[in-house]
Amino acid sequence: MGTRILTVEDDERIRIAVRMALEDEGWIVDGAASGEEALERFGEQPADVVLIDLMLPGIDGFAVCRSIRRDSDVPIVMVTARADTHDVVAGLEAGADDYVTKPFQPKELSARIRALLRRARPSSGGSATLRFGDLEITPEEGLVRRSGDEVHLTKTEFRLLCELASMPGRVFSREQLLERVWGYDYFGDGRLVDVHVRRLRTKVEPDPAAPTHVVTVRGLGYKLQG
Amino acid sequence: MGTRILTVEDDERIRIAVRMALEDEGWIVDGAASGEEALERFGEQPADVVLIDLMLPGIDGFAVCRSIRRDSDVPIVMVTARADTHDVVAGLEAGADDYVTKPFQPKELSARIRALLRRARPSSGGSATLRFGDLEITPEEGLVRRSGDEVHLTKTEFRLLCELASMPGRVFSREQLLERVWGYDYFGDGRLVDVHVRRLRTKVEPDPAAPTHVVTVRGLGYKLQG
DNA sequence: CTTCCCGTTGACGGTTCCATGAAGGTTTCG
DNA sequence: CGAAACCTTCATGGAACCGTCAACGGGAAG
Repeated sequence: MGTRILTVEDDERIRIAVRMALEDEGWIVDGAASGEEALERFGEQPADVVLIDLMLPGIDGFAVCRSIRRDSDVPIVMVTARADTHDVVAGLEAGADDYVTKPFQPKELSARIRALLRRARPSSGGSATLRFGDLEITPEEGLVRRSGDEVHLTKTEFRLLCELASMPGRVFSREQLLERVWGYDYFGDGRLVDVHVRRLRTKVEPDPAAPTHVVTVRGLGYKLQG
Repeated sequence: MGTRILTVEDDERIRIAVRMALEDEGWIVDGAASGEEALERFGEQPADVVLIDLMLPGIDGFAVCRSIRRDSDVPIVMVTARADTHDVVAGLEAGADDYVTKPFQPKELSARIRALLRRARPSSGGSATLRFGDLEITPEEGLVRRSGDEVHLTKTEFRLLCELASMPGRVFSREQLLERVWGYDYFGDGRLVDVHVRRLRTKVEPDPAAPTHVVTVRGLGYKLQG
């Protein structure tokens, strides 16, 4: 659900400063120190916004921008010390959406990123529907289908299923599930997970007495098997 | 099919200079000398991009920006002498897409406008009539039919429906709807969305008690299903 | 076989969330 | 200037959901 931002910047001090400013906005920040690293990171997991410094070791910011723009519509902001009009124009022509010159105020950077996010196409990349046997999980629609039929899950049930589906086959202990679905600061009945697993099974499993998807591993916890 | 640009600027010399620079790019430029005139012009014939000076006689640039943004997704650029970070943030929060400070190079302004046009939604082209079951939505004329009969919707109701229809099946949270239908700077009662959804349902749904189109997803928001 | 442990099941109070009706304020139009 | 349409806020009732508890049952170890 969080907005992910990839910053490409070789100066570590600036990178850290930018990271802190952006994390204050509630965004998830990923950092790369070179153009090569940036392209690699972006290939693995596309971000929602990319910040690129022009002056980079190896391939420069223009090339990184063009390369990313070849594959994606992601909003791109150039962040650089070169304020020359010619550079600004070149950056924008290379596919960047905005061009900010150092030194810049973090507040202004955040505001410009917000403006870009506002206009960005909402569905650029995210919604892969997970699939397990006859189960289809669509996070964006808050919806699960079993062999085509829609199944209504509550918020907690849905998050529980998503958590299990994030690493299929892996066994999650009750503590892990409590921590990741309910929150780090939860203290309460240990049976809580069981109850929700039960409710989840009545909706997801053809025969709740003989679970085929949400399987219990005695003494350890639960797992989702594909 | 020329691109039309509306510039709002009270200083005639700058207005003429800007006009010449933009016409060099092959764009059609329309000028307004005050906020009132700008809103009037824009109401008559919407432009593809709007340039707004902050310092205007009468209503100021922020208000013009918000007013236009209430009705349209047109790209907006603030052009002003005030370079203070606070003003930049305020301008972007008011709904502007970019903020350029005087003195600026015409080349840079053109490049930024091109970047915005690149990303702008294909508003003029495309959208014929959307269809969901027995519902027909015609965004251009602001018209909705249910099984052939015209249904009169309020402006807000219509924008709400269009927003939901822009991504059928996807769940929109109340925050998202407030942001995209009402405005970026809206702070108020969260129940506001509920009320409009209700009124929308009484007009659009055969049986408002059992909605078939505008469906509520408890804990998440609303969605439109086909 | 017995016992203990752990997961399952059903039910219940408290809470959150949504629908509904109505009232007050604002804008629009005659 | 007045009326109508519309937007926004508030209060209330009800339904869905969550977390807890206690009893039940089945597997594992001795």
